[in-house]
Amino acid sequence: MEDMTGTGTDKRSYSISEVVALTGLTAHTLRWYERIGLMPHVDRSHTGQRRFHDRDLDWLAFVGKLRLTGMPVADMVRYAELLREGESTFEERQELLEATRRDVISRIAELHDTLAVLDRKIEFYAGARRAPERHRVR
Amino acid sequence: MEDMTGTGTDKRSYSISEVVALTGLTAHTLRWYERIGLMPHVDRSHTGQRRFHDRDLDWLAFVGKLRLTGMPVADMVRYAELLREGESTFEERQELLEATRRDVISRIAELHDTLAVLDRKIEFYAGARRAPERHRVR
DNA sequence: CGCTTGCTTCGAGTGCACTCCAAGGATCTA
DNA sequence: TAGATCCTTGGAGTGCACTCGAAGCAAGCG
Repeated sequence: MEDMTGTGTDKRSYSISEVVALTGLTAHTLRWYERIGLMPHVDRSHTGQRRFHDRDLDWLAFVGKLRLTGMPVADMVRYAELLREGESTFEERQELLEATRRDVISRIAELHDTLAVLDRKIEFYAGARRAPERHRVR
Repeated sequence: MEDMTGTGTDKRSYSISEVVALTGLTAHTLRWYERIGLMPHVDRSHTGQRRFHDRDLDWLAFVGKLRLTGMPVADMVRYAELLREGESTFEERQELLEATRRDVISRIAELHDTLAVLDRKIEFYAGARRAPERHRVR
């Protein structure tokens, strides 16, 4: 079932600059993510250089999604910690994801609301320009 | 010549503390909004105290919506400026709102995407806990 | 009358998420 | 082998949007 290892493109490893190219993040940000514990674990070469793998790219993609929801980095770090702690944290992880899910749903609702407001105003301007007489709006 | 596109509740004016209570913003923030030009105009009493009206509350509610979309304050200030400049800016205002509308729509799409990812992971955890055998995920 | 609220200026502090720098070391390329 | 390029670290700096504080005075209310 759900596994998300190897979706076709797998490569032994990626240097930090390759990951920069692939994700759009900066090398600084990638190192910072690791420093604050936002990366579950990053391999190193025998000379100490970071060797990212596909699972790291998957994780980074997931983090990118979470970032879009406005989730604070600290919460993502918490999730990464749970991951490092192993299977005993399945329940807590699931709860965290479900709470996030609820947040996302309410953000979507807020945005739909905003969209309605925007549409009303846009319609006002469109109308005012079709018939430039009296109008008042803010 | 009553202006106030009255939607029922109109009151002559509101003190800053009343607006604090009504909007949830702080007095500091309200004064700061005015200072940076984010309020189209705020009346003053003969003694110089701020007198907010319903149109100000409407504006503040609109700003609140825009804030939810992640629009930078500078852009909202721009819109407020256009408002102060009068009818000649109708076209530009409409464009600005339409650009914002497009942003909101793409943010909604991103969030739907994120929701799908979240749902897949939540389903994984639910499944893993129903049948606690092999599993692997990030 | 005295307390609360409000006004001003304006500068400093906060929290977040990066973003960049300096110093020095390793690796790749012609 | 030289030089360019990329890597490491810790720490400092940036930008945004507030958020607060202080000083000192005016106004409102009960």
